[in-house]
Amino acid sequence: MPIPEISESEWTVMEALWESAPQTASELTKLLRPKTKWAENTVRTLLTRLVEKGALATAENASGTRVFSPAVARDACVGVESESFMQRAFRGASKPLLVHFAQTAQLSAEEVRELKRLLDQSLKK
Amino acid sequence: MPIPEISESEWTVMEALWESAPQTASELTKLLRPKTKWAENTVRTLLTRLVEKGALATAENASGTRVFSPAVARDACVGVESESFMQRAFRGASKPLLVHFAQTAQLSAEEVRELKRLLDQSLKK
DNA sequence: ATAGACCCCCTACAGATGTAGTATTCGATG
DNA sequence: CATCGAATACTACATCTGTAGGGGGTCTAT
Repeated sequence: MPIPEISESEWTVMEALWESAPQTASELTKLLRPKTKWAENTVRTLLTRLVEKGALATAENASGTRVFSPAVARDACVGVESESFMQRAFRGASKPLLVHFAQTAQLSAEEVRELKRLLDQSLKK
Repeated sequence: MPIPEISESEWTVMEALWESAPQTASELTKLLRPKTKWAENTVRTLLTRLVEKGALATAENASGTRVFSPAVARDACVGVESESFMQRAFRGASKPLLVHFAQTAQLSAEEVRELKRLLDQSLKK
């Protein structure tokens, strides 16, 4: 039930599955090959760990091969990561975090307008 | 020269030293005790690792005891963490990240004003 | 000098992570 | 049937992290 912690390499695999699921281990390996150069067994190990963590679910496709799909939403994982990151680097305070990224980001006028609108909305609630 | 990666527990130690430096190992242990309950040797191990990583510098105080001080600025470490976090959770895109935190944060009217001002400034550059 | 208090160095050890290799099984093929 | 290739499972191993323990110096007050 709790959203699991997902490591760097595991994120790479999850991203691929959030993009498109279900997929088999070898499909994934091929898909990730350009980015990662991982051996198929590496991908399989990551998949196994992710299943153990409850981040992925498995099933069988028509040909009896195991396929993997996300068992947790990307948003939920992002939420967990964000929380822990904010704790770590900004002592849990969202304002300094926003200040940091607001200053670092290269935003277009359009994006700035949108963000300002969001900020206003966040107040009304 | 490159800013090192700093783990969770190590951050705790760094925070204490960014707050106030230099400090000896036992001073730090006492200071962190309420938060962490770590044994002094635990703190020492973390200190040693941080020195190896180049995150801390050492010197001796008047009584010949080793003291530790940050060798890297907090801002720089925050920058590194932020970058890697943004990669991971937001595929490197700062706008979605800002959207996420703008929506999640509980901000006061005051803070919203300030952020909006910062956003405007970020444009001018 | 002896017992405490500190300080420092080295060692330990389990769990997580990154990255595979090996062995086995099962169905398709010659 | 013997084999080859795909899929699966089990094992490996170095590094990093979290969290110490042990043992040996040094200074200091009995």
